[in-house]
Parts: sequence; C-alpha cells; structure tokens
Amino acid sequence: MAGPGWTSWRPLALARGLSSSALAEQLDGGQSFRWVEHAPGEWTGVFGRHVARLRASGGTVEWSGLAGDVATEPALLNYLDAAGEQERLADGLPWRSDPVLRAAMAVHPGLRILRQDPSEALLCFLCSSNKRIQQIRSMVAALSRGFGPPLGAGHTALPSWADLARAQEKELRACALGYRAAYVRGVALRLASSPDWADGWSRLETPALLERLRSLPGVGPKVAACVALFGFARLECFPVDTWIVQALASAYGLGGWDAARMEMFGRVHFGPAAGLAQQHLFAAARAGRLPGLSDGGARAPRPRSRARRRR
DNA sequence: ATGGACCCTTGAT
DNA sequence: ATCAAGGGTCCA
Repeated sequence: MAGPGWTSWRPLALARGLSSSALAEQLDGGQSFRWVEHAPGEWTGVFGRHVARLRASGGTVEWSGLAGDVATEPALLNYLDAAGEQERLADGLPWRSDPVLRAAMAVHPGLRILRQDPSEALLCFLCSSNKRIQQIRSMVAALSRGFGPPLGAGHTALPSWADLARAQEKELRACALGYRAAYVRGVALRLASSPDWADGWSRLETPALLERLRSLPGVGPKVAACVALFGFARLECFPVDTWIVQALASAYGLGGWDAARMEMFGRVHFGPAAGLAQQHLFAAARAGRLPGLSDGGARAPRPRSRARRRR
C-alpha cells in the first residue's frame, strides 16, 4: 500500500528557540535511539505510536507527520517540552558559579531532556549496556521491525512487552542483542501482563521508582537512572556512564571516585535538574569540549578503588 | 564489596 | 587477524 504520505512542513510552537545542533543532540545524543538523519539537518523518527520528521532553522523547529495521524503534533509538543517546563530548571542550575557547567551548556544552548514513553526508554536502555549509540539504534530498529506494529510509511513502533514476551530468546538474539536478549525477555515476562505498569510506577517517589526499576533484570543503577530521567521525566536523576565518569574525573577533579559516589555528587551539586546538567556534560564531553578531555584521547584513568563510601 | 564474564560489533593496530 | 572497548549488569 502506498501509505498516507507526509504532511507539509509546519512550524512547531516551542516556547524556546532550538538550534539545529541542539535539535540533533536531543534526537541523536544518547537520549533516544529512534531518530535517523535522512537528509542533512532533517530527522525522521518514531516516538510512541507516532512518526515524524523534524528540522530546525533560524531557531524554529519545523515538523511533518503522517497524513492520517492528527495526534502527532500534540505528541510532539509534549515530547519536546514545548511548554518550556525545563526552562526554569535550566536557569536554576549552578552555571553562574560553575564554569565547567557553563562551558558545557554553551555547547548546545537550549538542549533539553526528551519526554519519552516509559516503555520506550526502558527497552532502549536495556539494550544500551556496553554498546555505542549507533549499535543501540540498530538493535531497537531490528526489534521494531521484527516484533513491533507497523505505523505506515515503512515505520514500525517499538514492540510492546506482550509482543516481546511471545518472542524466544533466540529470536531476540537474532536482533544482535547478545546477552541483553535475556534482559529483554525477562522484563517482557514481568511486564507483559500489566500493560499499564508505568501509570502506577509514575506515582512513586523517585527513590522508590528507581528501586522498582532496579528490580527488573538487566536494570542496574545507570539504566534505572536513564529510564527515570528520560521515561518518567525525573529531572533530578543523574545517570553516571563512562563519559560522565571521565568528565567528572577530569573537569571536576573526581578521579578515583566510583560511580555511586559520582551520582551522589551530581545530585547534590547540580540539584533538581541534575539530569539536565548531566546531558549537557555528556554532550560536551562527547564533543571534546570539556576542560581536561580534549588533551588527547578519551581514556579514563584507571579508577582506584581506595575511595570509601560514607553515609 | 571488588573482579570478571558476559554477546556482539566496530575501529584501531 | 587480533585487540580493545563500547551511555553496564550480574554473580562469585
């Protein structure tokens, strides 16, 4: 079937300007793994049950969607935080007193946290361990093609947990998931019978939510923080990955700290929008634009394990 | 509480 | 061809 085709490009009513580079960083900077740059500066992606195209020019974001889906625009507005709920949080970050953060935020001004579907964040970050962004994107694309419902124009939504529970681990491994196949299947078996799992979990306080997430197979502290941040809009969460470890070690003098201590540092130092600070630091570090990271190779010093936890 | 193994892909020697 | 490492987690 020919499919409904794309609507014409129209401006999206964002409360803030967004540069092309900040848009690219939001869509392809490790928050979501569902967007592809189909032409220079133009992105095609699937979020929830919607397909959209996005581009930015002169600070304005324009969008196009599948012609039968009138819900795409409101979904996009939510996804991109059009109302600007993160503006006040961003301004409240300690950039005035923290030159490292200030420099990081200057790399992609306007960069914000996407408001993703909880299941989408959970599935994608289950796949993320020991993988690069490009590889994660191909894994979730394979899962969608293999097990997800078609949306039109050749795109498919991510499979539901019930969809995934019907798949054998062998079939999941065929999507290049490796040992993550057992994680995905394990979570699918746990959640398949409660399609509205996220509604209940979203009412939990963040510490309880993190604990609940970590009870799922394959979800440790880092993935739990990512799911809470990107899937449940818990902006205070501070995922600590290898990039953040390096950034905090080199730019904040925290060499030798373990991830748990760094997470504590991040939440205390950056406050209620620590996750937003994390995303700026992550992006700046990957761009080689953090002090101490540009001087030859992104290689972390061997973590020393002398640092003791205290409480 | 620290050390490895884990599946698989990619990029660097 | 081999090696190392990748937005970690699990189990000794």
